[in-house]
Amino acid sequence: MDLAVGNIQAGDNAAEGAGEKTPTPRQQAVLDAALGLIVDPKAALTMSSLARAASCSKESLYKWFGDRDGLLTATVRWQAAKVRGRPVRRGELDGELLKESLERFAADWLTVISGETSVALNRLAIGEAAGGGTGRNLGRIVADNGPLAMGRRLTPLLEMGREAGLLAFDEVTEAFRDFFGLVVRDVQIRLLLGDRLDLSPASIRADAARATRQFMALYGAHQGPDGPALKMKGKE
Amino acid sequence: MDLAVGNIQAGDNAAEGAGEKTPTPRQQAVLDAALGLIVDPKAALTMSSLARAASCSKESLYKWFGDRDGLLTATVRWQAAKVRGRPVRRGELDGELLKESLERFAADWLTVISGETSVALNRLAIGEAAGGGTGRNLGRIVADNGPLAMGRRLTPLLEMGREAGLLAFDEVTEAFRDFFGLVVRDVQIRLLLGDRLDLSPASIRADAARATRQFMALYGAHQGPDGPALKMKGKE
DNA sequence: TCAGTACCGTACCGTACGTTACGGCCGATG
DNA sequence: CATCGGCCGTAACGTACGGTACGGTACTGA
Repeated sequence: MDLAVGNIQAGDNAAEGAGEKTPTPRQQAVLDAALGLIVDPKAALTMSSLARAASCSKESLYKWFGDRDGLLTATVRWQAAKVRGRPVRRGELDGELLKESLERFAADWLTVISGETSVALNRLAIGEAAGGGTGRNLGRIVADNGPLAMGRRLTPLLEMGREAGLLAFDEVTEAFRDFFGLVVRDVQIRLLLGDRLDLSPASIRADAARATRQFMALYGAHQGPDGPALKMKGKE
Repeated sequence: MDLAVGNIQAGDNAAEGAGEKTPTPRQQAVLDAALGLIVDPKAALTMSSLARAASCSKESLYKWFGDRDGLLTATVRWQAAKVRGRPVRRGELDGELLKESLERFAADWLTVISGETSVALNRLAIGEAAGGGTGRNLGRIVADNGPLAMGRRLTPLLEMGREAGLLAFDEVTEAFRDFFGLVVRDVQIRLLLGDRLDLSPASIRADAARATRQFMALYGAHQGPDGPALKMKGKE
């Protein structure tokens, strides 16, 4: 949450597909109040409770966001806009920098998914994905800003590592998904199911280092006399 | 779903902590109808809809299950009782059998979590875990029959592998969690978020083989002249 | 035959919530 | 100063749902 907070304020954001306008400051305050209600375990996000919490009228909520689904969509988008990370700078890439970058990715990701905001938002999107016919954009938006966003951010680094002869893989997508699994393991599903799981900064650092070490053991291009530890080509 | 269906019918099940009686056949039919409603994307599980679908009265639902939460709990328990797997038989364990057992575990698990029943039930439990004060047993029950059950089933096999000198690890829990991550990766969270993801039997088999191969590369006790590929002790 | 039991079908109640409508306040604009 | 648009606060409406009550039916056992 507190990592790489980069609010898009100047200019219009050309990204994000269909033209979605950035909310006004007043609307941003409302969306922050909505996030607070979503996160609070003993509070439910209803249009009335949000109007009360944000000191605005329900009429304004409907005018600004259309309906409840539009409000949820805008809230998810607003939160997603807050946690965007910076891309890796191209250029010199040696083994040490690659390892540090991977560890940083892993630690950042564990920090994000263990945050109460991320847990609450994923729960909301998953609950929304249960109903088939309703506005199921939520699940896609969260997925886009969840695992898929991590993939988009990590893929260039992995390919740079391959170009530099530090990594060996055929499909960058598969390499990323393995890294994802080594980092997340059962943490996210257990958090979503309500399991108490203390993710202290120290344990996050240790987990990030472990995942990176394992990933390098699987995909590192060892320059030693023996080849890579794991051959990816050929089936069986 | 269709793997290792072992209905507990004879005698009372001494397991499962607080004494929970096995439902009568009529109640089992009702619980199956509840599962059908939970799975159906365009149907919601309400007491009325379940009474209609199961051709029973709401009064009977409340008499049998107490309240809505009891019904959900019983439904989750009922489904969990259906997918229990068999333990691995002790005795001779060589490298080939270990590999086959791991692959079987991985394939079984991918089959379970990609089943629509598992997805729907996990969604339900996650949605229920959002409200803090309500009967949050659901999340714990699903977790107990989800990752934790897989851990309980897999741990003995891993320790047998270590005793046989085939695996090398310090903490069996950590080894299991790594295996879990290699198997599940981002599949479960994407399925929960509504992502379409074709898990054909062929791809499941391939994924199970890949995860097992990677796990053995990380944790296998190589009998070659060089030591294990990954030292687990010592930090940094 | 008659009481008892278990169950179905349905009507009903209270509440929560999404959504709409209305009255009042305030700053801007002419 | 008058008017207008944006917004707040609140009341009101319709619906959905959890939970309860009641009448009707089939079966059992004395």
